[in-house]
Amino acid sequence: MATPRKKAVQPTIAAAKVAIREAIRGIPRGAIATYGEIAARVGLPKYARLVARVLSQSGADDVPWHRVVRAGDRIAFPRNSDGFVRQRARLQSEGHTVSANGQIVAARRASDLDQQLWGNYF
DNA sequence: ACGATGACGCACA
DNA sequence: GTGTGCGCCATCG
Repeated sequence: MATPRKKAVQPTIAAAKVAIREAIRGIPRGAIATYGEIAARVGLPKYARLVARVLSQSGADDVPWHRVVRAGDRIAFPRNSDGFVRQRARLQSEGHTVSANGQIVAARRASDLDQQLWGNYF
């Protein structure tokens, strides 16, 4: 064969990053998703940290980063950080109720919305 | 190669 | 509810 030497499984992680970005981009306005949910969504349940890394690497307007929160529907940033304030403001502008500590009240999660759409819910 | 780090998650005290 | 420990994975010094 022309290429007896195979390349390593490098595309795996690269493809995962793309899939993660697409998943985040798929979060509708007014809804949120956790890091773990996004990871599970792309078939990598244990890659929550990779989701965080992708976000930090992606451009600000590349993906709706503010719709990605930590497990328990709370903002991942420290309270006094600039990111915290900005994310809280954006979430509130999208109709969410965010406590001062970053806890999102009665969050409309993308996963729930998805389940609600696909499941017969009349 | 190795230890430290990070926009994480979960169990437990 | 808070603090600590461990697992998990890619990246960095």
